[in-house]
Amino acid sequence: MTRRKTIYDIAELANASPSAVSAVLNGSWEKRRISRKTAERVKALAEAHGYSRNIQASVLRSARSKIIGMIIPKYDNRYFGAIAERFEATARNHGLFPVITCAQRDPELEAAAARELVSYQVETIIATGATDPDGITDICRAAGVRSLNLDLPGSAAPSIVSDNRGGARDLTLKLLDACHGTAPGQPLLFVGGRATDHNTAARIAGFRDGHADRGIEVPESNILACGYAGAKAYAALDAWTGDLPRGIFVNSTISLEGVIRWLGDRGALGADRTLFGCFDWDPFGALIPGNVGMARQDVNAMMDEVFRVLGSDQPEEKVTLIPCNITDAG
Amino acid sequence: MTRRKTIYDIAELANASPSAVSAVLNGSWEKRRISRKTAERVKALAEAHGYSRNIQASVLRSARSKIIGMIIPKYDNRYFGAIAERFEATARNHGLFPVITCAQRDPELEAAAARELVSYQVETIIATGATDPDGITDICRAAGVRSLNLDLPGSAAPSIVSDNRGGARDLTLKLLDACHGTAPGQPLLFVGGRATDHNTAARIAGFRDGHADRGIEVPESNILACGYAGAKAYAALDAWTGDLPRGIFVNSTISLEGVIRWLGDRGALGADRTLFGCFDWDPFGALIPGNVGMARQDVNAMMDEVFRVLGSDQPEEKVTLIPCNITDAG
DNA sequence: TAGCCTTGCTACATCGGTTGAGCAATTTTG
DNA sequence: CAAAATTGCTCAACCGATGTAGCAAGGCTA
Repeated sequence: MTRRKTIYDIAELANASPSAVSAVLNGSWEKRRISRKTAERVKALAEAHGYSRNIQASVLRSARSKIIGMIIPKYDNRYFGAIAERFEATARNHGLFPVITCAQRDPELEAAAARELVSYQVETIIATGATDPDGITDICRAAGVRSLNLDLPGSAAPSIVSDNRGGARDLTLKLLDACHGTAPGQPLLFVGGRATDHNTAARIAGFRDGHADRGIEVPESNILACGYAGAKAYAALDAWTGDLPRGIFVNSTISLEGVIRWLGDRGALGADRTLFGCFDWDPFGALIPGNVGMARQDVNAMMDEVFRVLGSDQPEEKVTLIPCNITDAG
Repeated sequence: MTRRKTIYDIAELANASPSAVSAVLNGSWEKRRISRKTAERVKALAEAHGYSRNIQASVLRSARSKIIGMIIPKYDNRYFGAIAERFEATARNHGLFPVITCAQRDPELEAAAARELVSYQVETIIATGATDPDGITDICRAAGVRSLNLDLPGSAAPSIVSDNRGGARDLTLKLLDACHGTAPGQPLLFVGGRATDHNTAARIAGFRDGHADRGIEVPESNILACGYAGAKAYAALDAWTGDLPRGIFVNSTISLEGVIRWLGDRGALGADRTLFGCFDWDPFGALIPGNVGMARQDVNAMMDEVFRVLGSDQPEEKVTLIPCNITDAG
């Protein structure tokens, strides 16, 4: 294996100086008054010899890395998958190099990931669904790195978050209306999440809003904020002492797995049995009988907003809400 | 914003030389005979002043980047999500810095991604599900970067691939046995994928193997390799002129979406109607009525094998098959 | 024909760590 | 007690690209 070609190698081949080669290959040659003839010669040689710029060296010198990092909890659902994919594409469109790292919802891993990204000279970190967004912001601030929260808000950096409350209200209304024929005036069951989580709290508020809109009282016991895991949702439903409700509002796709399993085990799965809606979208979740609709977060709009805020000169540390789309069943 | 702290700053604070600081902070201080006392003093100061190593500088000098890149097609299903997540975790366990980039199944983007990773001085590239694995290998080879194919084999680098044929055979047998009661001796329908794709071809072979095991003839017309998209599967089933089969072997979760939709539209969804199995696992796909099982690719085993091959001295350019797990319904 | 401008380059310091060579002070050995 | 070995550091070159300062050659002006 021969050594990698550098600008010095190309300079020698082209009978030019390394500075000239550098200027040609980074596009600043016209500004630096290198003749078109020389530029063409250098480019051709670089191409022919498979030259590839050493970005580490370039970044070291120029102090502009153009690397943008994202910390994400998991890749195990469509929402985060879509965020990762859209983030990459949008970052590239902005001439940046995206690096995504997965922190498993663990605040220690989040901090470690942030520090690691800082070491790699990222210019910006997007903390997505972070357990401790302000901790990440602190690390960034100490290193002079911009930061921004996505999906879950923090208090120390601009935050871009779905309108969980509004989306939950819309989904609640849709579900209440679907249940109206068979169970008029009956409140829905809310399943999944932790009531102390920002997003769950907002969705519970929206859930209540929707019921209020229809003049339906929601007993506290109808809110089963039992955690996210499918097994926890299953257990919470098992422990539920009331009648099997006609409609269930599920707080996340991960909880939905447990809900479906539970309904299936009781033979209650089907459009004529228990209806459900779910916050977050999944293509198969949408196809399960009894599904009335899903609150699909608008990832494209969120990401556009992220880059709009990054482009603005002095972003405020405020929370921007992005409306959700309510999908139809099937 | 103050400038970032460097080893020179810490050296001044600690009354030591930059070399000593460097040695302390990169762990080579014992080898370089720096006293424990000095080491401790330097570490404390670095910690106190929020020092963070500039990896670009470090890599530039030492020529070992410890960066490992992965090119992946999409993040839109559980399989690739699991691969991304497991890859990150395993790479970190090996002391490497993982960078994943998504190439949208586009050979041009794949090549661009490979070149970009090379510029970032990656030491290795894992080409996952690549449209043109050998193209990526060529780019890597020219730059002295190791490469390895995952999920789809190439001819120029070691490849680690699921045992698609064996998994398809096992799933076929499971599905045939489940259908045996109501439709004995009847062949299944195969839906989705492109017959020219390596993995689809292997799965069709396994599909035929399973039928042969049970002594069932498979007419060519039962193989609907119509493309992956849900809509294509839907259209292919619409164009199917035979009787509605009792069992369908679906080639991927993306095709499954169309199959479920089609069955639903015909009221054929349910354990007493058309049964199906699917290559690739999805938690909701598994919960859809009529699901008999899924061929779940063993991502952990694949990733272990990837790093085992990377650890071995001279990996051969051969294909390693990793068995799949057949999951139960629900 | 001297003085100035423009063109088209090159020289060199620099970014922040890393590392081989080397040196002074102390300790051990013969 | 001198020579050798060990300890605990420092010096300086280097990795590859960048960009400021500057220089030689030629053209243009006064």
